[in-house]
Amino acid sequence: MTVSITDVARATGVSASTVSRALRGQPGVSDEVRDRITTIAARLGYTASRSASSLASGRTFTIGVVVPYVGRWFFGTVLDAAERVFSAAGYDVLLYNLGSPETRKRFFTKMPVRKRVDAVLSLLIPDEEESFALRSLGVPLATTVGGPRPGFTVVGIDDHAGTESAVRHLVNLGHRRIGMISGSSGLQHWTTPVERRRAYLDVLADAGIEHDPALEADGDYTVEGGERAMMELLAVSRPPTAVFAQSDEMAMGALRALRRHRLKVPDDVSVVGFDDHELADVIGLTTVAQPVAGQGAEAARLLLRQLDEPEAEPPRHVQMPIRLVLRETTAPPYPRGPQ
Amino acid sequence: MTVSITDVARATGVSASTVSRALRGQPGVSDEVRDRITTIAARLGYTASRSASSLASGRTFTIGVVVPYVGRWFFGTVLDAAERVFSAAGYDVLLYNLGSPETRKRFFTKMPVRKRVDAVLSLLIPDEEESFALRSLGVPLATTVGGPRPGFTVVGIDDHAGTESAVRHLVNLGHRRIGMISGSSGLQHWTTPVERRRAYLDVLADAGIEHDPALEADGDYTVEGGERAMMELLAVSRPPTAVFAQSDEMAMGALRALRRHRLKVPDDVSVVGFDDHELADVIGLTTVAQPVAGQGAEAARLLLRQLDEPEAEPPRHVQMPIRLVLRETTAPPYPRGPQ
DNA sequence: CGCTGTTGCGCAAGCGTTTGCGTTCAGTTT
DNA sequence: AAACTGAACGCAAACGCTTGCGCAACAGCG
Repeated sequence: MTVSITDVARATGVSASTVSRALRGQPGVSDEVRDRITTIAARLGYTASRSASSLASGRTFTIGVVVPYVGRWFFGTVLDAAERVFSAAGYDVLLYNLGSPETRKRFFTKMPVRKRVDAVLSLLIPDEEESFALRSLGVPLATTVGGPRPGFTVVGIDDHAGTESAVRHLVNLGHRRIGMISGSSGLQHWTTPVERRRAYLDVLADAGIEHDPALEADGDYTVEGGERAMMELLAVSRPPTAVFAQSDEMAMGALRALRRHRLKVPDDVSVVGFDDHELADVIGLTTVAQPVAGQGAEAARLLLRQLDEPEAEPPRHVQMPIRLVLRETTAPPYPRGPQ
Repeated sequence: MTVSITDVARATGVSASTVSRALRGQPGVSDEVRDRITTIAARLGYTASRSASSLASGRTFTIGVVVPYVGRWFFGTVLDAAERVFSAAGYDVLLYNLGSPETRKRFFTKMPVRKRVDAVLSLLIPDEEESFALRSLGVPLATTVGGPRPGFTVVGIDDHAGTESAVRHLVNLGHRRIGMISGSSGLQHWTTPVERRRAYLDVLADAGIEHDPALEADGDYTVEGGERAMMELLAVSRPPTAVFAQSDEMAMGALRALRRHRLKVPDDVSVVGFDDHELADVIGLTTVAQPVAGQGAEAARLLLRQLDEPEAEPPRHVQMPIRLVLRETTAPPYPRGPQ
């Protein structure tokens, strides 16, 4: 049926071991024999069985990538970049899309990647328990999005500084009632929302603005959630004149809500997002830009380096640059007369 | 180091074969022994080595998914849905992200999925040559996006009808100069752009409108491409009053170009897209909606069914429903006086 | 009480590679 | 010419699981 290494060996008149060595570029094979083997293998359409070779060698040449919601722009983009790096290095990618809490839990208890991968890249920082499970695999680990975590190479951004620049921008424009649409996403351990909230509070305090809990709403990191959150914020007695959304998608949802309420942006309400989504430019959304693909590629590269030099390369924490991109959704508060 | 099936066997006091049968729910094991094995296996944290079991059984419980650009909303969403179906059925997903023509070519010549997967789902219809390569794998195949193809289960939409509804809508509004932003994407064989162009021409002919080649531009299925294409269309002597873009992303690029030119939408130019992108609603884009996640899930289900009943389930072609969604980017042409 | 069936389990032969070690042999050194 | 290299290659034992087959043990039957 399918052609095996012994078929190639027989056709060439050598042993299977020589074929194996020849095809993997190992020494101990003369150039002439190697050439013969290569051409014959190609003619027969031979591909080594990954199952067999990983069983024998212990290496799988496969990397597990754990991602919440491949469908979301952020993660899709990170994954895209990481995959390119992996496949260019000859690694295959096993994708685990952990959309719901149940699938997430099932993944970390059953650990289907055990003995299947040489390394794991998690596109969202795992919590303590999950980290423990991953470390038990005994393979190099990396993660994007989140703070430092022992045993992991993590590449992320300075969430505090990013948020700071966004909220401070609103303050500088003269806003005093500044709302925030956050995203807990049901994952308590995730540091990003926490860190961004802290920065939000810090800037307010720094500017001498009293914090009003009614100006915080949860947008679940989705467009719909952002829309709902904005509705909530508009329903409070003194609605905000500006809103900081922890992601562009939520900011876009907020824009939709505002449009439905016949409110002008930025005249009536200013909005600033986070991420610099591909379409933020189309919409004219002011936002905090972060290198999304860049983080995926960098994490992948660091992971590969650990794979190459297991000892020499310790896990580390790298932070990528961010910058505030000013567009058309922010302006000074509209002078509505004395309030 | 890692715990193997013989460790479990020894700890339970049975043979490895019994452990294997017990854990996979096969008959020939008493309930009492099965329970003992299950608990002991759990206690030891045993997971069967996929390499070993696929080598022995010939099944990999892995499905290869070939996708151009995971980062793009459409494919990301299809992939998300398909992955859920596969993982729920106990299959792992090997992801092949074929961004550039080179990686695409390399994939189809080297065929890294050979002997690695039980089935292949291609999120973009492969061309003749690629189809041949895939068929040589001897596993069930499915694809989304594209016309029927022998040997493949394909789920798609009626591109002709969808485009027809979009362009006819513009005609009915009174437009006579209707441009089109298409996307060749460098893949000549791909039927979608061809089919949509044919429908575009058909509607024009049907409405007695003469076709002007200057009103067609290529947008490469990206936002930037759409923007460039719109620029081109605005540069012709008598620019269009309405534009049909073959994807929402290109439509959004067109909107950006129009905004830069200080042209009002829909007052000066009407725009209609295709896909019903997650953010089309936010932007208020009129578009042809298609079930994106639905196609991924359906293709995945059909593929699994073929896997279960290799003979009984022949490849087939299913078409999913489409509908025109009217929003705020289309209106009758602005009466600009006699032209 | 022997006979046939059934159930529960172990034996051992694979599955297709990789890899340590042994062998051959041509070429180099004393 | 003998001894000694090293390069090139083959042998065979893993790697960890699956599965056909065989063999007990036991139940049910006449």
